[in-house]
Order: sequence, then structure tokens, then C-alpha cells
Amino acid sequence: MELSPRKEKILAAVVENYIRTGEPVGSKSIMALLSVSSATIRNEMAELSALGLLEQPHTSAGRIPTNEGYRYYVDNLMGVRHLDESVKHRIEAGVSVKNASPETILAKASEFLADLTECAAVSTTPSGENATVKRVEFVPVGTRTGMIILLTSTGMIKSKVYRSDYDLTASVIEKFYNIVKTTFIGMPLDDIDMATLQTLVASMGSDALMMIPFVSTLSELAQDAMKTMIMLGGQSNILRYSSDYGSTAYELMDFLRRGEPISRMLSESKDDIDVTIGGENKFKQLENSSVITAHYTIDGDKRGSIGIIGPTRIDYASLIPSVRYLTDLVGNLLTQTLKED
Amino acid sequence: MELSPRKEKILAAVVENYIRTGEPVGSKSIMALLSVSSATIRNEMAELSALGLLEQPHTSAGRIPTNEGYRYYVDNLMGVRHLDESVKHRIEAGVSVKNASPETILAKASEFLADLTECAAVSTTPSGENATVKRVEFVPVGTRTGMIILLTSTGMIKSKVYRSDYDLTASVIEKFYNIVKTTFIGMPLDDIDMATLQTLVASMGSDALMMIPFVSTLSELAQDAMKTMIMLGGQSNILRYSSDYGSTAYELMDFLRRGEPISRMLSESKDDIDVTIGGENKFKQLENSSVITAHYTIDGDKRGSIGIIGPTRIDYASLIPSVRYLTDLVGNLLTQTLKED
DNA sequence: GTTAGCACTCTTACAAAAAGAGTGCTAACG
DNA sequence: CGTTAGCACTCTTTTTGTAAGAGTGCTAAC
Repeated sequence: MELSPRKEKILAAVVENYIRTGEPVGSKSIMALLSVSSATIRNEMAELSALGLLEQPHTSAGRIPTNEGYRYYVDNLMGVRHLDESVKHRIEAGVSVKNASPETILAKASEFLADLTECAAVSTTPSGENATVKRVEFVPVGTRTGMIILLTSTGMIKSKVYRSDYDLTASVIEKFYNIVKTTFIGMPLDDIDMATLQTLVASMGSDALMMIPFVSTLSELAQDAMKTMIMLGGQSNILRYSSDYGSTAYELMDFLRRGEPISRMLSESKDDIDVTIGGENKFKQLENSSVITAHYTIDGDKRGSIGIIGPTRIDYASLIPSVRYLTDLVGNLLTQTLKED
Repeated sequence: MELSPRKEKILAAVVENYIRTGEPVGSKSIMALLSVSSATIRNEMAELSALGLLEQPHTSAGRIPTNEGYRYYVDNLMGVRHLDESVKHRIEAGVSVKNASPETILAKASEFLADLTECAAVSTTPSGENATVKRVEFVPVGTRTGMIILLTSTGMIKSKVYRSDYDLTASVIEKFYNIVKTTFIGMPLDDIDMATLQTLVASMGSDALMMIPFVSTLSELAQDAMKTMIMLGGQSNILRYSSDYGSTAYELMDFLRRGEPISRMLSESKDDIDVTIGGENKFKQLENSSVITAHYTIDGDKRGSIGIIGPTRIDYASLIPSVRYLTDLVGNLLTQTLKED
């Protein structure tokens, strides 16, 4: 679809006014911008309505953008606004977390992004899909308690407390290390499934009983390291602006709480930065929401996403660069954190 | 304050009807319970109003309980209802988490309790106030990376990844273990403060530069182990029943998000189980909310709390036993989890 | 002490009217 | 032919008024 310059100006004015005020935009209110009469603008608006870019809540109201209207605005009209230095500084301060795990970094980032944008924010922890087992350590911390530490090829470190029903003698631990060495080191995380474990256990003979809890804990760790977690922040912002979400505010919040579907949605997005407007996505809980997500990269690989969920009349022009900038920073921070030796 | 049996019956009826329906309760609707006329009930109600236990939204409406009315009901009238076996089973199923850290157990418990009660739920992780350092391990996982593990006398295990600017040679690690052995083992966690660290570093001479990051990471771990975290669940229930909270729903949610004040409030409560009704607590964000909390004990010591936050017209009679039962279960589970050899 | 009866108050629902906003259309203009 | 002024029209919002309903407080009788 190609619009005349004037139509584009009018569409942009309607979108921006509506985002700012939340009220339908009438023809008079944008006369000043175009230096033509309101009647002319009305004619143009009528055509924009026919094209499906604007709509009227009722016959005698001003226009508001349709999802397609927002889409055209985002794709073609929105000025690629540069971030204010002050905003940059705020973001930099917000994500500078010292000495923390990726989970903590991303949780903080979500909280901060939510505060910054007054939206709900999500992030996913780095996926461990293609990682392999690099190293496993067992540290006894009591006669029957110890800690298993798993280090992956991607630099993730996961640990879990291990409690045994038997005393953890040196020989038991040695056996465990043997199994680790011969079987697990170098193994892709997603190969550590039930079938593998079963054949492994079968091959252990009399040691099986004692080793089963070890290997199953190890497999839980591998699952942990593979699974991406969802970090959610700023749910209170949904309540705060609940009128912008129509009646679906509770459904939206419940949807975010479930985590799994939003995670799937984030992982499906392909572009560097992704804007989903209203019903464009397949989830009806998001029909009044827009989602802005960006991928972060670790050592150049896409590994997770950070994004915000807001009402469709969100300030795309200024929030898209913010999300992008923050995401880049977090990517750098994670790269640094996971950098191995 | 002492009420006549009939007044008590009327008060209880008003409270229970109002909790059930959310509508002001008129004199006619409780005639059946008392077998006296509505006029008599009106007289009694007028006196209950004079005593400050009931109030009217407006002159020609039924009565609703004041906070004091709820208080009298909770303290004197509420039947100590026994939990349904089916509810007990649900709770048991809900908190049976296998092989998880205290944090995970409590996070799950909060989520579950929120689902069960349709309120927001909070829990605090076990306090480490009186704990001492029992053991410290350092596990190298790379030439410049390792993991420091802290085990406290209360059975908590905390670990943190440690990244150094120098290679972690055997002699460096040995020096670290020496410092741990001579200084930290047995030390109360809350003694590990800036002053202690400073005198320690001063005594280290030429090793100081290399050891500072170690001891400061260790001190962060100690802080972690002491600090109680807030696990929050079911915020969506606030939005779901936001009308019950009046206009303060957003304030409430934001208040819960902050965490710190609610944590203080939980730690201040003294009784085994604690019910705070409306403005009884000093936080104006809670003026339309009631809070039911119970302490859990680990090996008999009070170590943290679990609770729910709901509207003042919450079903005290059935939710108080639920909170208590779940809290006891979680206490047992934590005792088991933290039991040391 | 209890109760029936009744006037009174206040909310809620509904309807009708008035005000306001903004449109769509038509006809005139450059 | 694009642009514009003018105006009738539509729909929402606000206001006003009325009626119905709920529940009370009070009084007088039992």
C-alpha cells in the first residue's frame, strides 16, 4: 500500500495524537499541521478509513488508528528517533549489575525496563539448546549432602544441592566422576533424556541403585540449563493502565503469568526487533496489546529476547529504540558474564 | 467489649452474608436466623452501629461490617472450622515439591496458595539471622572461573560464580582456604560486615590485592544467606477482584511489588497466626485489605512467614485454617530439606 | 422487650431533553 | 479538479426529572 504524502502526514498525526491523548482525533485538531481546511482533512480521513487504516468508534467521533494503521505508521512513518543521551544514561545505569548470574541480570533488566516504559516487561534467559556438557563437579558439603555443579559449553553454570540416603564415601564419588567422564562430558544437553539415562543405568550393574539419584539430578541440571526461564516484571503497570487494555486486562495478566505461551511467542520472532500490534499475533489475550521485542546476542548468537507488552496505543517511536538499546547492553553484559577464561 | 448472644448472632450473620454476597445486609435477610421481627433486628443493628461494629454506606442501605466488626468476628465469633479432607489433600499435593531449594519451595507455595485462595500470596525465605559459617568450598570450573559455596549452620547452601582477573593457581586457592579456615568458619553471618573485612584485608599484606575479590564475594554470599527474600504470587488475583479493593488496587499491587515493606510487616507479627484487618496496619496501601499470615518453623524455630493478602471481606473462617495448614506443611518440608546429616 | 406500621431517605433505573463534537455531503470557488 | 464553507445529521455525553425499590428510624401499641 502506497499513500500520498498528505495522507501519510494525516495518518501520522492521528496516530501520534491518539497515542498522546487516548481520545479519538478529529479533523479540526490537525488543521494546524497541514494548513488545509478541516473539510479537506475529512475527505482524506474518509479515504484512510476506506483503506482500513483508521476507524471511528461511532459515526460522530474522531478517528483512531486500526491495527493496520499502527502497522503502516510503524513501518513507514515513524521517525527513527535517536535516543536522548539522558535516556541512554538511565538505561546504562539500570542494567549495570555487577557480578550476577544471567538470571539475575535478566530479572533486573525486566524490572527496570518495566519501570522505564511503564509497561509489563519480559525477558527469556539464554537458551542452552546447542550446548554440551563441559564439566561436572561434585562438592561434598556434609556426609550425605553435596552440590553438583554443571558447566556447559556456553558458559552457563548450574548447580543443585544433592541429598543422598547413603553416606557419600570417596569411592561413591569416584564412581560418579567415572560415569561423568565416560558418558556425560561432551554430551549435548538435549541428549540427556530418559532413554539415555535408562541405557546408562542398565549398564551400571550393581552400582545402579546408588548412582541413579546422581544421574537423575544431573539430568535435572541439564534440563535447567536448557530450559529458558521467563522473567516477568511490571505487572502492576497493567493494572495501572488497565483501562487501555479494555476488559482483557485480567486475561492479559493471567496470560503473562502462565509464561509458556509468551515464551513461545518470543522465540518465534525472527527479526532483530519485532513489533506485534494487537490481533496480529494469534493469542486473543493480546488483542488489545502490542508487543515490542528484541533479541539479545551472546558472542554474536541470538540466545534470548527482551520485550515489553503494552496497550496498542503505545509510544512506538520512543520505546522501540529504548528496547533495542537496552537489549544490546544486556547482550554485551551477558557475553561478558559468560565469557570463559 | 462484650455483646449479648443475640447481638453476636446478628453480627456474625451480617459478616458472613456480606462476605458471601458483597452486598450490604438488610434486617429482613437475617430474620430467618433469629426468629424475631426485622424491627427488632434493626434496633440491635442500630446499637451495633453505635458501637462501631457495623456501618451503613448510606442512610437507606443495609449494614456492612467495620474493621472493628470483622475483628470482633474473627476473635470471638468465627467457628474454628476444620479443614475439609479434600482441601487438605489439595494443599498436600500443592506443596509436595521434590528435591528443591528453599527458595523454590516457597515460590511454589506462594503460587499455589494464591491459586487456592484467589488472593495474592507472599512468603519469606528463611531468615539466616543467627546462622554462622559452617563451611566454605571453592570449586574451580575454569582457569579464571570458579564457584564459591557457603554452607551455614542452619543448613542453607548458597553459591556464587566467581570470576577473577588472574589465573586461579593452586597456591591462590590454598591461600583462600587458609583465610576461610582461620577467619570465617564459625563466624556469625551478620558479623561479616565492612569493618571486619577491612581489618582482615589489612592483615593480609601483599596478598591483599588477590584476596579482596574472594572475601568480598564471600561476604556477598553471607549477605544473600542472611537476607530473606520475598516470594510473591497471584498478583493477577488483585486485578481480577480489583473492585473489592476500591481505588487502591494499583497502590496495593505496587506496594507488594516493592517487597521491602511487606517483608517488614510479616517479620513484625508475633502470633502463631496473624490476621490484620484493613487499616489496622500502618500502611495506607492496605487500607482495604486484610492480611492473614502464619509463621513456619524449621526444627521448631520461627524462621519465616507465609501469608495472603485479600480484600477485607475475605472468607476468614475457611482461609485462616488453610493458611495455617499449608504453612505447617511447608515448615516440615523445609525442616526436612535443611536437615543436615 | 417486641412488633407492626409508616414516613423518610437515599440509590438506582429509566426516559427525555439539551449540549457538544465531528462527520458526510453539497454546492460554490479558484 | 482539488479545495473549501456551510449545514444537516448522527451519535455521545450530560443533565434533569420521575418512578420504583430497598431499608431504615421512629412511634405507638402489644
